[in-house]
Amino acid sequence: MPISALPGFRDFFPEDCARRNQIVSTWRSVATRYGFQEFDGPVLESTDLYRKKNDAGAEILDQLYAFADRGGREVALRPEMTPTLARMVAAREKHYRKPMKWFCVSNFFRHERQQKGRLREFLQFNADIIGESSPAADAEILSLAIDLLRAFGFTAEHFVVRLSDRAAWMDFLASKGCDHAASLTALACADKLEREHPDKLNARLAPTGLTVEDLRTFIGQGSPQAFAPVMDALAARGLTGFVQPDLSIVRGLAYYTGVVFEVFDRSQTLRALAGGGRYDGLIHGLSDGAADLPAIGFGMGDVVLGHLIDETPAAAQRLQAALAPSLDIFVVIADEAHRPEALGIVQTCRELGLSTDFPLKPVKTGKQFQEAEHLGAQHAILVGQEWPLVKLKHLATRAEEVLDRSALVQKLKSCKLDS
RNA sequence: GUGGUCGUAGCUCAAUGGUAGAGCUCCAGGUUGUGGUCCUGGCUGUUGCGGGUUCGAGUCCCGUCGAUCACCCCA
Repeated sequence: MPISALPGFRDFFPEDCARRNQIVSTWRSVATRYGFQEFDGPVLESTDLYRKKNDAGAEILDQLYAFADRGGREVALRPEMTPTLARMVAAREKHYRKPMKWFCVSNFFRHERQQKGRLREFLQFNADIIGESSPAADAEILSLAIDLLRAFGFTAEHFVVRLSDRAAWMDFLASKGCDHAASLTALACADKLEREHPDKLNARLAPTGLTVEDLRTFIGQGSPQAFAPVMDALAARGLTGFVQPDLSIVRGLAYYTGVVFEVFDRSQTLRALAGGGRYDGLIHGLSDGAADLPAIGFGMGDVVLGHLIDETPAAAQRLQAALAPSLDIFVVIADEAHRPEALGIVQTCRELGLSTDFPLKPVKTGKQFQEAEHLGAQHAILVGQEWPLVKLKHLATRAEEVLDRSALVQKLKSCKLDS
């Protein structure tokens, strides 16, 4: 039996790699446009880094690729970026002016049963603003998430940001007399309102003194006062149409302290495209108090995004256009006697920064032109018996001109061949 | 971890329990130094793997591995 890739892990053949690179470069260019700086950390971390964060909920540890290395050290493949980010920030935050706007594009690993939109190894874009607690930072993060998706060709018809606020929830729950533990239980139930039977949820809610009806009433009030500053900032950017206040979003994690949000496709057929929120106490907790900075961030994975691109013609076409094969020059060797000179031309083209290809073995001229077409070449340079003259042909118009070597080089240099 | 569905050529898929096929891709040709189309020819299968029923299994049964969808969960 031949060995194939492990379940949930992917091979990236050239066409897959091109697609992935295009997604990554779109992420990078938008984040850079927003003034974010890229960082990265190690793929392998001490297992303790994840234990520390999750003393409350231990399921995460079950999904860790964790093992002992050769020295007996407990290590794990990173399942997310936030602990690494917190570690790095705590180690050197005094070096950086605030707010720190950092992003990364990294691969992550989770040992889960794979299904649509969820693999065991995936790529995720993460962006965080550290050291700024104002709603302006919340709006900046939300805008980035929106513009990231717009850069792929999506519009308000295709996706929506559902915006909620943990602080509003905690205030509400406190007003109902819930202590911290009861609040977490209530939030967990709120997260499942759409999926589980009310009876079952009411049973879970019993210790909190609340009912499903109480939660629904709170959610039903719509947009609380707390959203106003963020919504105003989004309105000033013209992005209101992408955001919908929705208190039913609570997110599973315990550490969120303020704004939380998830991005969904409008047709609601996929799982969340992106999600995140404010976590003002996490860096303090993870660093044992070495640093204490407010932060807000989110992640966007490549898997669900890829599904939505495939299902959205406008985005699929845009991606496809970016992936069309392209080559500046194909050097046609019409006379094998001049192969050495042709190689010289190839080298010159490449040194000028032009993507250039040529046949590695003798091939009939017709086949060479066919090959040039398949490779998406813009121009062909034909080297043959008339050497030292060569022909430069623009393949789209079939226009040819005869040039000597210096005229050719001049032409390649000056106009970059944009005929 | 639980349940449903599905595994046939590199890819997409056919084949009533009775001799395993097509399209695409790929490769080679279509006489002189010029094109995506077109024409001709060619390669590829222990039908995921292992058992069983049967005169005979791609087809039916069991197991196993994998894929997929849902549940669980989603940092």
